[in-house]
Amino acid sequence: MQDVGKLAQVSAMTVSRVLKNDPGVSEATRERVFSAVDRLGYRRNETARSLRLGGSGMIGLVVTNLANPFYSRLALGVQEVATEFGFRVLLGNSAEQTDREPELVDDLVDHQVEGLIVVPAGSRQQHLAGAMRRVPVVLAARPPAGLDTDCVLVDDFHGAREATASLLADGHTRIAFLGNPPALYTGAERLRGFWAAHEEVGIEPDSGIIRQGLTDALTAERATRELIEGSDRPSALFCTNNRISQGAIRALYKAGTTIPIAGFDDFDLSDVLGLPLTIVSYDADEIGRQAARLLIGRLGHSDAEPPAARRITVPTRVVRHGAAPGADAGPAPTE
Amino acid sequence: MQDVGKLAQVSAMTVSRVLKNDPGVSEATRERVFSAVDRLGYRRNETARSLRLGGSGMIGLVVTNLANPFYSRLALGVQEVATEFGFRVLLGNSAEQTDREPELVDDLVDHQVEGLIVVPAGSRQQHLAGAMRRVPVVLAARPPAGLDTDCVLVDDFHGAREATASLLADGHTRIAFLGNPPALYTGAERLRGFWAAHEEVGIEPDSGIIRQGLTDALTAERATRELIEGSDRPSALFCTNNRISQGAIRALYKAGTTIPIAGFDDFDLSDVLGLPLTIVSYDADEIGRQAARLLIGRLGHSDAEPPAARRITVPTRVVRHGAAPGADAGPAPTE
DNA sequence: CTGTTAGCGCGTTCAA
DNA sequence: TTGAACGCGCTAACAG
Repeated sequence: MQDVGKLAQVSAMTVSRVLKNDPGVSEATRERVFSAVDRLGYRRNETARSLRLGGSGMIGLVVTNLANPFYSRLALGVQEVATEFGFRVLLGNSAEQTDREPELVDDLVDHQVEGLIVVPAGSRQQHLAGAMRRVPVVLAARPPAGLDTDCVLVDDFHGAREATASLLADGHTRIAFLGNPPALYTGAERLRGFWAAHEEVGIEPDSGIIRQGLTDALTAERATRELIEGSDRPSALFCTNNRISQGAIRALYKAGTTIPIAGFDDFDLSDVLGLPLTIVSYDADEIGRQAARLLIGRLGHSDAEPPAARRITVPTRVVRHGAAPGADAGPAPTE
Repeated sequence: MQDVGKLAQVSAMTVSRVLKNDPGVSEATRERVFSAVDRLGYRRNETARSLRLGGSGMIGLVVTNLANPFYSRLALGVQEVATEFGFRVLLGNSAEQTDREPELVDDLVDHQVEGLIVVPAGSRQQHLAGAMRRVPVVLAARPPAGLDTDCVLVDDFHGAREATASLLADGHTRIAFLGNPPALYTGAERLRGFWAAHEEVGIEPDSGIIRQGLTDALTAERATRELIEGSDRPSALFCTNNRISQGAIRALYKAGTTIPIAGFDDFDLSDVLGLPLTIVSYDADEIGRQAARLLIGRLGHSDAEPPAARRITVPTRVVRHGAAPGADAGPAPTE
């Protein structure tokens, strides 16, 4: 700024004013400054600026695995709203290592993000308490546990219940459950929905065909194979997330067999697999967008009356795909 | 830091030293400082720190669409290496709006990222020249056009050639080409590979079944439908990216027909579609990792001898999936 | 071993 | 309408 000022024959202060569109500058000097600015290719240092002004203009986003479409869509939604409000997104990926999340969070806060959106990896959230004393924190896809903060959730319970009910309505009475670890909120909620749907029709789920603790497509594939090779084979499957659905589909494919599947999370080409597939779909972008809005909404009222913790639930939608390719226009009957 | 110092009965300077692990501090004061630090919950301001030290510890990543797995895996790879070297990633998503890319780039640089990894959206790259005068820039998946800078490319040509050759070897002589706009590097290269494979077997591709300018799954689906409904229907398809492949697959599915497809980019469940599918696969994470390594490699030698622009090519691998489900254990032969 | 001075790049405040 | 002094939070360089 000194240099620009020298070239424009003014002080650095005046340069600052011009760049800030401060009204109190004569048109003449204003133009001299601008021409000096682009002759020198000068650009203001936003970091130094935010040191002075307070407010880095950045929000932090912490996810476990950007390779999972759920998280990348979430990131997209966050990014979208952040941009709209003039914020930038500093990205943290814990790469599935739960123990790295705390340092990631601290690191982002140390870099002066003004707020944080986190999808907590494990069930413990105590590491977020420290961050919350410094900046607002919004949880995505998991509710706060012992924390007083905003969150955006998927309607896990109802989605699972509706999809399960749909299988039950088709006459299935032996539906296997393939789920992620019950310590995770989504795992527990989706099992609860699965169970509730059964109760509503007066059926007790057979706990012998409930598998929890599946972590990826591979473990899901193995579990599925065991189930369908077993003596009392289930007549349908319920999967709690996209990776598990995919593992199950792969197992069935390799076994050269087909049974109806209901599963959480939509994925590409789910409609053209030619399988009897019931998908619990929801808008992952929207979770990110809502989380970003909640967060940015908190950034204004820093020390004023902090509104009570809010909770937004994003709805789910159940989509059924048939077993057979249709004719040229519209779905066709199966042979 | 003043406050911590006061509580520990030392100057701010000494606090700074302790936190930096400066050896010249007595054990006694060191402990006093530490205990003051955590009584106050003090955390160093990394932004102010980098203002003083130079080097923000951030690198910028600019992509067009985080919803595309290609970009999110790329981001994952960048993130991985960045973390390894102690950098954070500031994310820019241009949301398909080519004209927003320049401001995005400038904005990241203004926020003092130390370097930039960009997947240029359009064919013009002039907006990167300004950024390059301030920080190193590495291009991903597109070569520099009129710029002297590092890049990491996919082996588009050979991948396309090999996949096409594979179809030709199966006896196909009328292979349709479904491609993105030829102004994009990948589009042009992949067409070139497609063409080269034909020349090698002495066949001239029929330009009547070459469609370029497809931008998403929907346009690809339409183009495919026209082709298969036409009088001289192709006997196989070559698709230049995942969205186009998916559009083509959907068109075939809806038409209740099947012809072999070869396509760039792998996608989930490509192996269990039960279609004759030839996939040109490559490691998108690796592109991100290599780009990050190139970039970080440049960050040291700021004003020293800038090494000549490097170009890394990530190999492709052609995988064929059969048309039929296998038997229980292991893959089964296709008919 | 510890404290003081100065300044990273900018903007607020006050004076001219 | 413009400039000088001061400070945001931190640390290198130099005292002591």
